[in-house]
Parts: sequence; C-alpha cells; structure tokens
Amino acid sequence: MPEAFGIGVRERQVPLPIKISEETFTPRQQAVLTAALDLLVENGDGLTMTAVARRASCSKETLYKWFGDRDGLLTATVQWQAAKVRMPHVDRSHLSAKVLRESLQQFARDLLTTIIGEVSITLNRTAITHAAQEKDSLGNIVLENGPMAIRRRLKPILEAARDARLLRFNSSEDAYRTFFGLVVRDVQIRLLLGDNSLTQSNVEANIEADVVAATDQFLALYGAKANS
Amino acid sequence: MPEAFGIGVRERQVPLPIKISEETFTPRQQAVLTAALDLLVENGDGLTMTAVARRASCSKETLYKWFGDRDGLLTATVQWQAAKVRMPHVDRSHLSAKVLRESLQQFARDLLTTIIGEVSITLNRTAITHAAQEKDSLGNIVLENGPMAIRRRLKPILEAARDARLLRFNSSEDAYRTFFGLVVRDVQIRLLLGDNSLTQSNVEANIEADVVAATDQFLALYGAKANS
DNA sequence: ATGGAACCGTACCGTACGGTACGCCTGCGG
DNA sequence: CCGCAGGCGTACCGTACGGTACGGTTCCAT
Repeated sequence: MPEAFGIGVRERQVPLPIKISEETFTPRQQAVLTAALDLLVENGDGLTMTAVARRASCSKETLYKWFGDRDGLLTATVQWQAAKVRMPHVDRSHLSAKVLRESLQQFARDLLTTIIGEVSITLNRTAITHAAQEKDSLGNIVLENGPMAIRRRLKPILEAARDARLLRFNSSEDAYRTFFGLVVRDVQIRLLLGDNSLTQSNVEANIEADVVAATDQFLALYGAKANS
Repeated sequence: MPEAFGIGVRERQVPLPIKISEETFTPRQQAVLTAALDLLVENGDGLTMTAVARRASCSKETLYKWFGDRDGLLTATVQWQAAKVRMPHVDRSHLSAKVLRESLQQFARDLLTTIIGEVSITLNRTAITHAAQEKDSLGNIVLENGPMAIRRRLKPILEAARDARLLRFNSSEDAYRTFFGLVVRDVQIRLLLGDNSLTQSNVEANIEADVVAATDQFLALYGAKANS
C-alpha cells in the first residue's frame, strides 16, 4: 500500500479513534460511504469492493486511492456512521428528581432505540466479526461511540445527582453499568444473534414501557429516597 | 452438496458412540470437532477446511462425507460445544431465602464464568458473523444453549420463589431478563467487541463481587422484603 | 486551446479457499 | 491370501474477491 498521497484527502489509519467531524470526508466520499453502509446493512458482510464501486458509481481505483484497502473503507464507514450517534444533553445545573428521572428515561430511550436499529446491529456485527480476526480497531470505534459515549455523558449526570443528594452510590462506574444492564438486558445479544422471536417492531412497541421500568428500577436501587 | 449426505450426518462407526445431547458423534468425529473448535478459538474465523483436515489428521474428503459442507462442520462444532454448557440444578422443594439467594448467586456465577470464557466468546462471535449472512441457525443454537437455557432453568425457580412469597413480580419473563441484565451488564458486548481494557483475568477477579452485587440488586428489586 | 489532475469503467492478475477426484495404505471378514 | 470398505494425503478445479493497470472522459486552470 502506498504510504503517502498528496491529495486533499484525509490521512488513513488513525491509531486511536478520534471524533470524526463531517468535514473529514467530501460529499462524494460520503456518498461512497453511504453506499458501503447500505450494502453492509443489506448484504451482511457481503461487502465487496466491486459491489461498493458499482453501487457508488465510482471506480475501484478511486476506492483504493481514498481508503487504502478494504479495511480502510470498512473503518471509514464505521467511523463515519458511528460518529452520527447523538446523545441527549442534560443541563446539570437544574437537577431535580423530576429532571433526573426524565433524563434517565431519555438516555434509556436513546440507548434502546439505537441498539435495535438495523444500522447499529450491522455495525456491531461487523465490528464483532472484525474482532474475531485479532483486529480490534472497528470494535474500539463502536465501543467508543456506543457504550463509552453513553458512559461519558451519563456519569457526570449521575455524579451531579449524587451531589444533589438525589442518588446514592459509591462507584459511578458501577451505577452506570447497572443502568446499562437494566436497560439493555438481553435485547442486544439476542438481536445480534438473529433471534427470530425479537422483531424490531416487537421491541419497538415495548420501548416506552421498558424505558420506564428500567428507570424505575435504577432509581429504586440508587435513589436517595422513593421519589416521584 | 450431494443430497445423499444430509446436514449433521451421523455415520455409524465402529464402537459405541458417546451420547452428546441428541446428536451423537463418534470419538473420531469428536476429535475433528475439537480441532475445529481449537482453530476457531485460535484463529478467529480463519477456519478453513484444509486447516481442520490438517489439524485433525484427516482428509478433506472425510470432512465433507461426515459434515456435508463447511456450514455443516461449523454447525456441528457449535452444537457439540454449546451443548456442553451445564446449568446449576436447584431443588425447588426446599426454597428458603438463603437457598434462593445462593441459587441466584450460583446462576450469576455460572453465567458470568461462561460468558467471559474464550470458547463462549468465540462461539458467540462465530454465530453473530453467521447471522450477518442471513443465516440464523448458529445464532439459534447459541441462543438456545445460552440465554434460553438459563431462562428455562431460572424461571421455574423464580416462580417457585414467588409461590413461597420470597419474591414478588408480575412477569417471570421480566424478572428473568432483569436478572440477566444485572449480571451481564456491558461485559459481554465489550468482550465481543474486543475491548482491550477488559482482560479475562481482569473480569475474573471481580466475579465474586459482581455476583453478590447483582444478586443483592435483584433481591432488592424483587424480594418480598429487604432480607438476608 | 491545451495540459493535466481526478476519476470512471473495465479488463486483468494472483491468491485463497470450498469442493472433488484419485491413488495409496490399513484393517478385517471370508 | 484376497478383496474391499473406510480413510489418509495430495493434487486439482472453479470461483470469488482483493488489488492493479490502463484507456477514455470530464473539468479546470493557465
């Protein structure tokens, strides 16, 4: 693989997954990435360079010029898509029991909604398949933009809530992981494994109930008192 | 694939085959499956028929004769290994608060220990990779021998505990899934994605604490009273 | 206009791997 | 001792796919 191209294209292979802004890729490149993602979602891992080139109406040579090799294209696709996940923003200065509960519910709702989406399932499967080959780069990207992103956003809120005497816990890490478990339960692993009895609509219909239940349970475990 | 050899073929061989679940494999076949599993664990999905044949000191022709095709070999391997997972057995007739707590802890311990094992991670990754190709057979096998097996064993105990007024819940399904979430949290998905910060020994060291914590939390949520 | 950069489409190459064919060896029943 | 079934090892085939090369086209800057 050629190691330097003086083109106005981003450098490949960043060691640590950094936040990717949308200016990182030109519109044309984003169209290619969209095609790649679509193929991933449709065809599972049947992502071939030829297929991407045909779908995006570009030449394979361009793909290799832009992304280096197949792994580079895969990485770019996952990176670009994973960075799109947006977390809810909570104002930590006005924390009340009500605001806390609603914030937690919002986190739970976003988490569940993301997890059951086709795109998320595909990206996680791709990263896991990748991780089965001693390559953890994709896995790290997904982790960084999924669970870790949630953790980064949720932990400060939990700690603020503790400072406001709304929650009680020793380790905010444990509290976060408990919240994650209460929300996700066995949904993600079953979807990743292709459980037939879990259709997306099936889960979707219960999201609200599950969100409320998980939040209630979390507050029952960590709430300073039984509250609204 | 010639249709004379169905999937999951059982060739009647010389001595008495050892019974493994419904499907029986001769010792020689089990040696082949062991080789296949070892290769899976070592090499990720780099499982090639040639590699299995070489490792097991058999000919490729024999592999195809016994297992039909690559998928058949994969299925047989997963089936054979997944069926080895054993669940704790609890005597439902002597349920007390103490026995219940210890039983739950035992379930949690077995679940965690299984999940963090190399073999489990490999099988789950393989099944998920498989599920990314519109094939859910492997996923179903893993589900059936993993989460579903636990559910089958745990739910009767939960219901017995409810009858004994040790637990309180409406849906034993929800109770089971909450237990699963409290125990597994984000450990499995992080391991599947190859999270570097989660070494096996790292998790192993905390198993006991996590088991106790998860059980305590479950009992706090579903126990009839705050009890020992 | 003209040179060149970027890029498309396609043909091409090498390899890896699933699957098959075949020759040879071994153990065993007659 | 013979024949043969089962099985090992290896050579072989076809295909799919990653990666490269190259001619032709568009577009822009000079």
